[in-house]
Amino acid sequence: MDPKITEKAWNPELEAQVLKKWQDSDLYKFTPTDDNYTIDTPPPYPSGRPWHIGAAAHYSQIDMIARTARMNGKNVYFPIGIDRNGLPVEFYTEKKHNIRMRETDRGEFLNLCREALDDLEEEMVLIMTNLGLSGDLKNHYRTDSEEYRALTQSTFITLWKEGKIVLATRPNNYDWVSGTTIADAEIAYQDLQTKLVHMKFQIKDTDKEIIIASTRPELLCACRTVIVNPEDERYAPFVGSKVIVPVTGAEVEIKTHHSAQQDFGSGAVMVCSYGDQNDVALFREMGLEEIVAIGLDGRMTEAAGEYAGLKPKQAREKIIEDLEAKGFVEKIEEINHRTPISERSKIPIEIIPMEEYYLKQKDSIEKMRKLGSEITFYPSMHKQILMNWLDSISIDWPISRRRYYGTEIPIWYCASCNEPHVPEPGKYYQPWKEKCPMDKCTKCGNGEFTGEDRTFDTWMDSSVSPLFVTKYNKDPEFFEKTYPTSLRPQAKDIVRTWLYYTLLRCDMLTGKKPWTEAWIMGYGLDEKGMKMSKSKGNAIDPLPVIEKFGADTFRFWSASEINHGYDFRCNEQKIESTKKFLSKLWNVSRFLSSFAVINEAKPTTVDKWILSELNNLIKDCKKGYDEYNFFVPAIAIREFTWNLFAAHYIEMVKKRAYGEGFSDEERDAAIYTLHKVLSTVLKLLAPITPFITEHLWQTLYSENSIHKERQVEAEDAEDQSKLTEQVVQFNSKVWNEKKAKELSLKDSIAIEVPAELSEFKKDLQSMHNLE
RNA sequence: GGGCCCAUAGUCCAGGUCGGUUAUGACGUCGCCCUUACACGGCGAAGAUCCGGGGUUCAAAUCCCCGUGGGCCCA
Repeated sequence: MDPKITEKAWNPELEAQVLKKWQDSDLYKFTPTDDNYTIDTPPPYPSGRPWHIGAAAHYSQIDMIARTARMNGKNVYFPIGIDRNGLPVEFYTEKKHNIRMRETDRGEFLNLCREALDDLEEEMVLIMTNLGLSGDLKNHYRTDSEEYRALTQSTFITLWKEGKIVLATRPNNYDWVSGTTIADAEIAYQDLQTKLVHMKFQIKDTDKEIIIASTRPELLCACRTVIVNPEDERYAPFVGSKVIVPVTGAEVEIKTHHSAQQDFGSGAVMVCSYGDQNDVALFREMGLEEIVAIGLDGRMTEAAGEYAGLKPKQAREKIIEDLEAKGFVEKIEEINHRTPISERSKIPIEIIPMEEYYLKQKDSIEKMRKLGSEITFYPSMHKQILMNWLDSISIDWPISRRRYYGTEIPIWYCASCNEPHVPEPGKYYQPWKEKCPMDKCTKCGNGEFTGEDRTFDTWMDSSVSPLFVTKYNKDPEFFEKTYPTSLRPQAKDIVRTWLYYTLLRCDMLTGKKPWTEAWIMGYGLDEKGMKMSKSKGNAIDPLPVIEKFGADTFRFWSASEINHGYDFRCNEQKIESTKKFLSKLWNVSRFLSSFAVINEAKPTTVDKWILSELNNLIKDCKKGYDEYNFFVPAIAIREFTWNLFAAHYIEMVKKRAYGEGFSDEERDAAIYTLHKVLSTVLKLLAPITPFITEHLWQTLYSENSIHKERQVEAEDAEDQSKLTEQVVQFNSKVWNEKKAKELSLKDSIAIEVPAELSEFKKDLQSMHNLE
């Protein structure tokens, strides 16, 4: 029989044909039933080209989860969304058009952002399509759609009415470059070189001085107290005395506090509003009155006297000069200081008292801990990230942002008495340009309103993704069937943001946790193990890689190289070499395609041996698939297919399959076994490499899609793996001896088959042409 | 200062829970070989003081302790 497959190698161009077939047949259409498996897919953010290759790997693996679940008989709902709210697109647009957001008409600026997002989104959807994602790409949602933003706003209105939203003036992390408040979760730390200035503070009514070291001398004008450690004997006599602040001449009291470290600087610390988080805590604890030294423009305020109008860094330089000139400086050290910076704009943040909206979260921490403990994490070690975060939350969640491209906070203020009014939930509101839907102020009866012009933190949108995809407040029947969802897949760097905020918000709104499982993936690093980023220039564009080698190659690489939960390195050469395995699988299939499929036969001892190894493979794969760890099946399948099935079994039974020197019954047993093994391997591999397995399956075994098949189950068979080593060793011995004697592999040789392999003798003789 | 994770050939990775052969496999390198599926192949070779030190043990890559280096998080 002529082989059904003639091409000599797997050609990734075939993927396009397979893809078209899937699209035409609506293969992955979802209709909710009473038992569904819903994936709360992360909506990726199109922040600029290229899309991260690690992200492409991430989404490939999420697709493997969906396919694994389908083959386990689950009714899988795999929505796809694009996250489009937030700062990065604003920066991208400013740069692209060389404009400043605050100097551009708001409506016009939003349009430019939208256009940029459309372009970037298109490429992203193309990549996801070409990767073979089996999600609902045709109906992908956008977090900046009216529908989505209306949901975010309505959930806000609900929480507002329940009193969970508070307006408060609090010291806030402020990023003056972006002009916005940022949450603790958006702060990064960087070691920056800075001057530690040791200043002399005179103790009032004495000629004694105490030395205070600070990296922020420009905040002297906001100094309210000086603290020393209560156990620090050096300062014990001075506690309660007043000191005179250099330059300003203000008098402040020396107090004790345990947070003063005796071995840092001189052991005495000045407390100013606000140098760092500890200052914030001390002002609150000691009930000190704050002095606002830095304004929203990132410059020193009037309180700074002659330094007003300068940026903190300039003011620092100037005040150091003045301090030196007046003899207040004892010494200056250059130190590396761990500085809090804005994750987005990379500049040091300032802590400034501002009026912002907060979502109360501190009361919910215990509940979150409980819900967190009920969720199964894959891998389990990453649950710790959530728990650590819960331990360190110290303030409520600031949710208002002074930006443009985000969901508007739906509030109008009475123009007369300033009373805030929220509209009825259900619609999308833009208070900065729309008339207030209320006629009169509920408090004073006035009819004029001013719209709120701030937007939400983008996590306010992202944190309701499980509600959006399950049609919360929109289709009660659908919601009932699909919420809570089954699994949240995501990267480990946003556990404390996306995962935590989703848990918090969904519990507040529905009283149920949004999912029962969380699957956490590591970061994609470059070849040297550095985090990839556009600014470092080490980012790899996934699109050309996928075009060149094919999606299955990329997917198999991602499965076989990434041990689940750990960071992984991306190396194009490794991706390329992965393709060889697919060619191996292709050629095994090509060989088998010249034999008609036989559904029943009586396997020989040799056949039973490989079938028992196949059974072990099924068990190993199941272990990996059960934990959504594709590294395990990928490695096991490659090892089995290449180094056992192809290298030993196929070689052993080749003559038998051709019927040369064997009975028809023996021949049929070989052909039956060959097809049994290959068809099983294809199914085991289908979630990882959906294209090649589909093509081979349909060419060899069925008109139907392999992706409609159920995954194979292990049988209760005798384990014969102890024979494996002997087979491998014997074959190796023969090959070596032929080589040593400079014989061709076809030539005959006299080697005794060991007694343990007596039942393999006939196949081994025909394989090696043994005398 | 605290927490989590990691360290095995030029590179990536397995083994580690349960200590016991010659430490797994892949990529790359080198040599030989066209063999009725595959040269995108086959066979073979070289390449590892399993980060360092100490301990437990008849026996440690594996368990324990102390370091060192890296990544991430928090204060």
